[in-house]
Formats: sequence, C-alpha cells, structure tokens
Amino acid sequence: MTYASVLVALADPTRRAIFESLRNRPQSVSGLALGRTISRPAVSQHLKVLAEAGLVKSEARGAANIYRALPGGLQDLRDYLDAFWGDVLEAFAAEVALQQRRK
Amino acid sequence: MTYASVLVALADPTRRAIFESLRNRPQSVSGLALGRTISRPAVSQHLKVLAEAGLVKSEARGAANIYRALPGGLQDLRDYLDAFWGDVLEAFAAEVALQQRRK
DNA sequence: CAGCCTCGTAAGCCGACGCTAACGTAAGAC
DNA sequence: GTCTTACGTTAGCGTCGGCTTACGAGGCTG
Repeated sequence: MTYASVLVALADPTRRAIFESLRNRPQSVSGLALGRTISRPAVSQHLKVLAEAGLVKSEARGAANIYRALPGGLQDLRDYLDAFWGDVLEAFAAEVALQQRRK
Repeated sequence: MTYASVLVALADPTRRAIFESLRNRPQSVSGLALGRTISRPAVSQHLKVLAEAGLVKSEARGAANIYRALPGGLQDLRDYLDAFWGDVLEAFAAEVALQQRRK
C-alpha cells in the first residue's frame, strides 16, 4: 500500500521539484530552499512527507541535515504500474480477439 | 509533462479505485457508481479528471457512456519513473565508489 | 408525443493541504 | 559562555479539491 503515499507525495509540483533536486546530489534543507520562492519551513514540511513515503532519507552532519533520494523508494509504485499495465493490455488484447471472432 | 496530470489523477484513492474497476472491463458511469458510497455525479467528475490525464476514454453507446482504461495511458509516468530511478541509482553508485576510494 | 433512462455541469459546502510567521532546540565558531 | 547557523514544529490563514443537490440535455420505449 506504500505506493499510495508515493503517489500523493509526487503529485505536488513543489514536492516533486524538491525530490528532483535530490536526484543527483544530496543536499541540506537550506540548500534546497535557496533557489526557491518558498520558505525553508515549507521545504522542511515537504521533506517530511517525502521521507514518510520512503523516497528520501535524512542524515545529520553537524547542525545541518543532509537529505538524499533513496534508490528503491519508487519500486512499489513501479510494480503497481507494471501490474496495472499488464492487466489493461491483457483486457485490451482479449477484446480485440473478441472483435475478430465476431467478424 | 503529462505524467504530472497522471500523478495527480492517481493520487486520489477514490479515483484510483474507479480506474482499477476499469482495468478489466469497460463500464458505464452508473455501473461504476453502483457499488460505491459516492453519488453518480462524483464518479462523473472523477472520470473527467482521468480522461484529461489520458488514462480513460469514453464511448457513447445509446444513452449510456462506456468508459474504458487506455493502454498506454501510464506510459509517460512509467518513463518518468524509469529515468528518475536510473539517475538515483547512478548517483548512488558514484557515491559508493567515492567512499571506496577514500579508504 | 410522454415518460424514463443515462449522463454532464453548476452552485455551494466543508475538510484537507500548502504556505508563512514565530517559536524553541541543537550544533559549531569565537 | 555567547553568538550564529541550521533545523523542526506549531498556529493560523487562504486556497484548492471532492462531495452533494439540483438542474438541463440527449437517447430509447411505450
């Protein structure tokens, strides 16, 4: 069921942008807030949601808090989409076959 | 950019449930509303969002409106996740290699 | 035609979400 | 110890999203 929280987490554009900033290099909260129009607490709140969805992990380095994207955080959602995709294709193929038979 | 609308569409549990009901067999609006606690107009509104995200297609049959899941509607999101996934893994591997070199 | 079905849309309500401002906490730097 | 930096949390506010009720537009059946 964790794909649901991932879906919710990535649905918000700001949160997705933060997550994408973490895609390549880990960053601190202030660093993430620097380039954006929103305040630092807002970034912090978004990071909390991302962390609870398993997409991100925090690591204290001194007073700073370094966040990084977790490989595998997207796995559940990928699996869900793949299963769905397979079912839809199957149903579609079955219907096409049914149409053919009717001719 | 269409993966964004897919993300938003699937983030809502009710909308996801409707989409999942359409996974196997096409259904009418009334049919979809039948088993649920929400009203028919609510279902109609959700279907509108799903249709605008490219996940669903409507087809008039008499007075009824048959909705079906579209194969390929999830493609953009899948591609987005795959690209993301690759980047995160790459960054992760690079960092692991960096750690090794420091020893 | 009249009556009944199916559906989409508009108006309005209410709860949830995102944001800011303000606070308190912990870790260096001096 | 004092000051500064970096952070998380809270309270409060505005807005957006989902729901219902009520309406109007098409189609099918008698």
